[in-house]
Amino acid sequence: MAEDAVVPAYERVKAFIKAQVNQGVWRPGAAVPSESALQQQFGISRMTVNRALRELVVEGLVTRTQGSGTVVAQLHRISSTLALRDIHDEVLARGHVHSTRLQHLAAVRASAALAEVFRLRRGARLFHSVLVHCEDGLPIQYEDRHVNPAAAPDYLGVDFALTTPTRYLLEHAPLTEASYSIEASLPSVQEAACLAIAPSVPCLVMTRRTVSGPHVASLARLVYPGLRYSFNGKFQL
Amino acid sequence: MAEDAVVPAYERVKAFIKAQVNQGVWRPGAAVPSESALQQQFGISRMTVNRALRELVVEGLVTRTQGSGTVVAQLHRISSTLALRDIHDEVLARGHVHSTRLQHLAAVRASAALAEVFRLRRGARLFHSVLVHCEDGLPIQYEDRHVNPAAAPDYLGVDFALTTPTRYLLEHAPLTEASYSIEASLPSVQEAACLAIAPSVPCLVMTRRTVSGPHVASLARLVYPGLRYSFNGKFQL
DNA sequence: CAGTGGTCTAGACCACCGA
DNA sequence: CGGTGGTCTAGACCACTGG
Repeated sequence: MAEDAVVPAYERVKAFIKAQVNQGVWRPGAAVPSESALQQQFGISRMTVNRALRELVVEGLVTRTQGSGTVVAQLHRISSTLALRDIHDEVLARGHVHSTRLQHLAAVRASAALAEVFRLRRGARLFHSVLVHCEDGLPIQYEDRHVNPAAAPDYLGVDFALTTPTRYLLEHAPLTEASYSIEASLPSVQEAACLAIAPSVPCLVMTRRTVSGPHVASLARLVYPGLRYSFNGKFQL
Repeated sequence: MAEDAVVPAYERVKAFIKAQVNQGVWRPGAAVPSESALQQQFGISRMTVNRALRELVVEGLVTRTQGSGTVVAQLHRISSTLALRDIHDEVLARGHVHSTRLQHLAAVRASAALAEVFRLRRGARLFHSVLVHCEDGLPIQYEDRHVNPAAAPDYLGVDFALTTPTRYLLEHAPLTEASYSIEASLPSVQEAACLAIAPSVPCLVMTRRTVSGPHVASLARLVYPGLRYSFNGKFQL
């Protein structure tokens, strides 16, 4: 099982520590040997040990305190990353074909609610797009999006047969912050029609707000038919 | 040559690169200066530059290819962590009162489907619990859970007025891996009744499988009324 | 081939912690 | 005080990429 020859030294140190923790030899709160101890044990330099331990901190396996030492972390903090991903890439990654139907694309005036989200005045100019994304021809996402012209002035001229709003915005309005909310709800009549589902079919609705530099760049309402789509993730040590 | 120790050199390099990206000077796909270039620019050693760039890879801001170079990452830059969190803590964190109703707690025999999930034989002994979690008296989660006796042999004796299954398992079966799936669907008749909602109300359903060491520890089906609960998150650089 | 990142060393000085 | 981690250096050899 050991191809040690090609495994970097810092990986060997990490593997050793992970094994002790996973096998319960070192329990949460237990002290991990000091850098100098590991340095001697493995016969490598301290910098290499240091790198291994720093990476384990990032992975959440240990915590370190200057002057005190390294201890095994309380393992209650398993988490997974939910990436902001372009649905085009997502569908391709599953080996399927992605296609888009553009339903609507125009400039609009901001309602009071939209103005507040975008931190603009009521009646300010916004772009509005509505698309339906299909995977192998089957609708999987209804995308209703408002865009701040200050972040993407040429949005109305984009050919959404060639790119997606998500991709275009990622490329033209460098993302600095985003927040989302995922709920379950019933689709509107129009959403149901576009997704080719009955209005009684529950849907996942993600509302996502993105910020680019000084501007609130975009507010999107993404509706997924509950039976055709799910968010999946994995946590791992 | 010791620097002004206030800000470590590698942090200065990271801040510089982040600034270029955030201000749009370097667009996604653009090349980042090589390690030796940055080494000269900052007057520091290559190892220090290397550390800065490696940390930026972990943060998802850049990607590196040996022999080719470092480029600003395309899309995956922003991601958020979806933590595996105890609902008791979650409700308390919102400043509300958490309470639990135990509906069912017993040993059962594994069906074929359950046996496969737990990597056990059909008919193997499992524990089964059903609880309803309330926030300020209002049901917000229906928790239907199967537990592997090998991971938590005393599960049937736990007083779920004092702790939650999630917390008990985190404390007694150190987590090594977990995977989840979030879908939208309608509740079963029993779930709707326990949650005090109509069977036509869409719900978020999270299915979560946890692994502890050699055992699949638990499989949980968590049903949230769509109108009373949402998953929220934030991405930030 | 020249340039890039991937890894590693054997030192060093410092700030911090606990006894 | 001695031991710990936090940081940094000035080299080094290697594997890989691209032209």
